[in-house]
Amino acid sequence: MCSVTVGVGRSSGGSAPGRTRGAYDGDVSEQATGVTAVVEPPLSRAARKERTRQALLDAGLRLAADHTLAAVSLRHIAREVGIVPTAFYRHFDSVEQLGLELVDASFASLRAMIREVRAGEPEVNTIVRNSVEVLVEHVHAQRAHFHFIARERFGGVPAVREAIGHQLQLFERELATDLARLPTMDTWSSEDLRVLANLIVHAMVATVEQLLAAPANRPDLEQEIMRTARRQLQMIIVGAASWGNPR
Amino acid sequence: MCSVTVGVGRSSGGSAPGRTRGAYDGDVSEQATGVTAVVEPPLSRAARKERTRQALLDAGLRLAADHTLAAVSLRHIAREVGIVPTAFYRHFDSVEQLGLELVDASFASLRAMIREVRAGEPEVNTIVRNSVEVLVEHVHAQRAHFHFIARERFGGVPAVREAIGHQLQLFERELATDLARLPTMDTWSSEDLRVLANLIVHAMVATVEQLLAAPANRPDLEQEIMRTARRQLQMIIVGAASWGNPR
DNA sequence: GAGTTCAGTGAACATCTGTACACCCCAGCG
DNA sequence: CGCTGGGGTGTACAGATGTTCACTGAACTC
Repeated sequence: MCSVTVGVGRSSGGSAPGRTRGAYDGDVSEQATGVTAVVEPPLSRAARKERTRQALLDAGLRLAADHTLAAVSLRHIAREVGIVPTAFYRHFDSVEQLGLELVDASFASLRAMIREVRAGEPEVNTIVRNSVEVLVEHVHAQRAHFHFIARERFGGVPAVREAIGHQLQLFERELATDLARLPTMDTWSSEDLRVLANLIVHAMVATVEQLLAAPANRPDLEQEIMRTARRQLQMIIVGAASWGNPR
Repeated sequence: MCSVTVGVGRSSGGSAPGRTRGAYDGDVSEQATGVTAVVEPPLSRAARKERTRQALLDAGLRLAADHTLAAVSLRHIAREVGIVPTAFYRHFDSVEQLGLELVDASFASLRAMIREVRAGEPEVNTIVRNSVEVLVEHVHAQRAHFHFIARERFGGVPAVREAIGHQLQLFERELATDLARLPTMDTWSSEDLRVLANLIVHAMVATVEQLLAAPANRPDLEQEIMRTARRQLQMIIVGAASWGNPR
């Protein structure tokens, strides 16, 4: 009987929590098969806990991509990470709570994105070009996060749904104040700014959803989606400008 | 032991399949409690089958509203309808197949809607006003269907997801040919028409989603959403027109 | 170096799931 | 009239699920 075995995460994160006894493979206990011991750097207890916690979040994100969070079981996540189901409770009260944390993480990467756009020069055509480019770039880099938000936005877990809705609303408001700073719109009513921001946000959401739906091995499709998104933004902005401010 | 008992659907549809023996209440068999026999009109076998089938579809739609279709079990649906789980297979191979049928049903009501809009006169302001009004009206009348589409559009059942995506694409194409018939757009390239139709469809989808998210007892919120939707449509159309046709 | 903390284990539970199987009984057919 | 097709029933099973409980042993604290 080996004394130290190391659970290995199924994929990407590769983060495996420290294991001390046997391997867990379902309720039926089995002897741990002989496992090549991997030497790990001695980590502090807190660090190891954080590592497992992250592994759980990663696993949740990965599994939610396949089945919807509502259909992902606590046991499934635990199995994926390589810990016993009951150990899950050391980190989260429920899958739902884990989901809420995923919402936060996902929107954090989104905020990073908007900051990047905001940093550019305030010329309309550049903004359009930049925005779409940055968006696509971030969808690539944070595909899982965007995917999670898109799916759970109307998914089966009410608390998660509401959290996402709230974040999107914040987003919309921020965009509205950004728009107010543009030269052509400084005289607009806040109402009109809100309406415009709402339209833009939803057009971008739709673009993200189309990007996510496009198979990864079709760069032509992606180019097409980008072109469409640019034109739509142009239509919206040009329209808003020439329509002026009728109230 | 009573000879004829009648299962009663839990809610709306009220459609109950004919029952001949005992009541089913889980795997543990129980004697059917004395039930007041409800006199039913003698239906043909085919009619009774259709009735049960409809009851299953209704139950599926209702349950999917609470939990996402992927999280709804065959047993749950059967229980809701008042039949034994195994009887489900007499009507559908799986919950997924039932879901695909729900997609068809939902889009049928959507098509009815678009037909109504198309019937109106082709004047821009009237179109905008009409479209939004008809949309809201139909969301009220077919709330469950719209809800189903919104949720399952990115839900956990791949086949259902794809079916919905396909239907939306058809929609977009139809809208594009409609737009081509408008006086201001008869010279547009089909590419631009497609882009514009895409934008409009997604704006409307977003509107529906906002309507569905709004609590039913807040008519003021609904009015606000309608106003926003109208303005957005105006912005889009005005923008498209004044932007002209740069390619 | 002794004592405490706590992330992880493993067994047990009640309950739920999809599906196979044999049966039953009535409408609808000849 | 009797036969039969098929919507319905019950039973059964193997597997999955959330949660409880008592436990262990290495990392921390003093």
